[in-house]
Amino acid sequence: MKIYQQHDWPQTLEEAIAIQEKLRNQTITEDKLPETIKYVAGVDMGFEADGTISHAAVAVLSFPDLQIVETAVARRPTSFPYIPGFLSFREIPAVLDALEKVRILPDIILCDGQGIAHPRRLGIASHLGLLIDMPTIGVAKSLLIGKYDEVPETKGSWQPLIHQGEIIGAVLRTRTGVKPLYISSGHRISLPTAIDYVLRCTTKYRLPETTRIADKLASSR
DNA sequence: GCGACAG
DNA sequence: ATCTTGTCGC
Repeated sequence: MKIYQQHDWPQTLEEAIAIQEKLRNQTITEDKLPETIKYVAGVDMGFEADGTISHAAVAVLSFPDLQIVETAVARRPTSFPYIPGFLSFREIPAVLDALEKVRILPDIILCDGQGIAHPRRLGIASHLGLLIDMPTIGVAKSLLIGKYDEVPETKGSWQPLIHQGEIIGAVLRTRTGVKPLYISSGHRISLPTAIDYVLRCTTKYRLPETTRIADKLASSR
């Protein structure tokens, strides 16, 4: 997979903020996807040795039948600490390593974490999407920023996620009676379309199959 | 200044 | 993220 943009990885928070501020206006939150979606991918991370070693895993599934067609993993020293709001600097380097190994190019990538539902509108899904110029969706298991009204218990219902008067994402119930997920546009996809694909990638569990499979790959060494 | 805080 | 078994509830 080709990397369209690359920048130096920051050593300080000030540098990281500068990168986020520079990229925040480049994300596209409109649908700019292939005509037909044939493959979807999930990306997830795992760590070992006190977090000093990062594992990134990519699972490419056929769509809409969700069968595994390719997987890839990468392992490298962790080079940035976990700081809320700066997750991408910690995780993207290993993710790019794993993506470089993939031969079957997915049409959409579902990322673990936020897309534009971020203080500077550049969560990991948006940041990754920009670097590789591919459609990405942010699928987070917990809230980073924003407020929302209670979401009905049934699968498929959702409420807008609001921050500073803007709709930055959706709080989506992917399974009846289970905690919702926080969905946002990453890059080259609209919120309604993102919600649609997350639901179409979800079968009987809370998490989409893409991230469930990438999750297993990343945590099993 | 006081909390909140993706993985 | 990760350390970790059984247990409560539909």
